[in-house]
Amino acid sequence: MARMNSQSRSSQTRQALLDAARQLLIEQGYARLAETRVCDRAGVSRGALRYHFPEGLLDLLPALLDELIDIEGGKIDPAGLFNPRERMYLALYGLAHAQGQTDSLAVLELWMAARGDERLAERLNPIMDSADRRIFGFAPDAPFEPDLLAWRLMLHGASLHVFSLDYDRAKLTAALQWVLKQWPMPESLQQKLAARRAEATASASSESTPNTADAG
Amino acid sequence: MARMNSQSRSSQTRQALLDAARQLLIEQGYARLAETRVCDRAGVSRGALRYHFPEGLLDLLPALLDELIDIEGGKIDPAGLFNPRERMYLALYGLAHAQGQTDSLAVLELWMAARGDERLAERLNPIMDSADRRIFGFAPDAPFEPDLLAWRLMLHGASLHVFSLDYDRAKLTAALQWVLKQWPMPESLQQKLAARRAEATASASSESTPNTADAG
DNA sequence: CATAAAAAAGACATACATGTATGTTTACAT
DNA sequence: ATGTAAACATACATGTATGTCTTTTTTATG
Repeated sequence: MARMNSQSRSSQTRQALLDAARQLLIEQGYARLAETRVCDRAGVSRGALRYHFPEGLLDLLPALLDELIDIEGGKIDPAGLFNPRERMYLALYGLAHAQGQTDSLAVLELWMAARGDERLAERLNPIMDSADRRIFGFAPDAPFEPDLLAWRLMLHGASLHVFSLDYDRAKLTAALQWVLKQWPMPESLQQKLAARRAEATASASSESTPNTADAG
Repeated sequence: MARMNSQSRSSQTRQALLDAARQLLIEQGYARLAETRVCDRAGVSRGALRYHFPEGLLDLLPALLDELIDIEGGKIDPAGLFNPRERMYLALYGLAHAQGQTDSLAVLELWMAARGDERLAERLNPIMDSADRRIFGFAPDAPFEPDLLAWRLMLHGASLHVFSLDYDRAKLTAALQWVLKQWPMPESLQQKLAARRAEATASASSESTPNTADAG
């Protein structure tokens, strides 16, 4: 391995461990997740894992969940421009058209793992609780709105379906487009996107546009 | 334990093992499912488990999945009166109003378990493949219909949500009612239910009506 | 009642994951 | 260059789950 200073090398192995855990969680599920396997995949020893995460998976998995939530939030609305209802629509639209939303399965695995392990639940649940706020921008005290929950259910069902035996990308897209047709885009989102489009055509060389800006 | 003939006693322990596995699967997840735990819960020895299921969980879990699918199908349409689209509606309606659809989580656990264990997958996947036909009456060669997949996604999402940290029965019902309002009941189902209601009032003491007959 | 088969229980070895301690290398300051 | 601490590797003991075999109990049959 190339020479490098201690800090970047350290954070690199830490990240390799997190990546390995994420991959294994998606490929094989929590039941087969073990420190030894994570280390093998990451190409480091258990000593390294225990150095970065003293209590093993009990320390690693919360860190992973935290990272996954950040990633999910960043995919939907990296610039933080949209409100929860708009983000819901964008997420479902993204699922219909973008490739591989595999990370959501890792989150599901962690959620199910927590049900069987109290100590793990103590550490994961607080992070889980923050997910809705961090991914969709829900305020903690926001009033309940049935349609938002319905969207969330559809989103979860669709995320799950990606891993089903009879998964067919085209069919999922068709089903989600049917849904999107039934449940029209929030008006506020139409306006925001129209404004962005106008802005984009005005200055044709805009630097950064959200990856979902072409929705609709 | 009371004296009884060999057959019923045997099938009783077998069933006790299946029940224990199902409970543990729902309560703690596949990761913590072990022969010893199943035996403890069932109140029998590992010898008994291995007598009924020679290869342990590898034999037990397919039998359990088979049972779960039968149960799910029986809940939705015990008499086999409805077509797939109608059953979808009834299932979602049932989820909105009935209590505890916990078995679907057990199926999910098995599905995720199969991803990490090839030998288990070999045995579970063929049964999984039969689920849509046995639960919803889908013909194997039925043409793809986007709205049916959409319903299925919603159903899965809602089933999953029952176990989320912030689960609130009233809120789920409200969300599903919003959905049902957006996606109206199939006409054929309206007619069938109207017919059954007329029949029921004609002979007030009808013996057996499907538990979903009051939908709508 | 005797006997055989079925049903259930128990015992032991093996494999694997984790907890934990200790050894080794690398980077950095002096 | 040399000591020091961070970063990483290795080794061993323990707990737990499984595979497999043997023994005991229960049930059925003559």
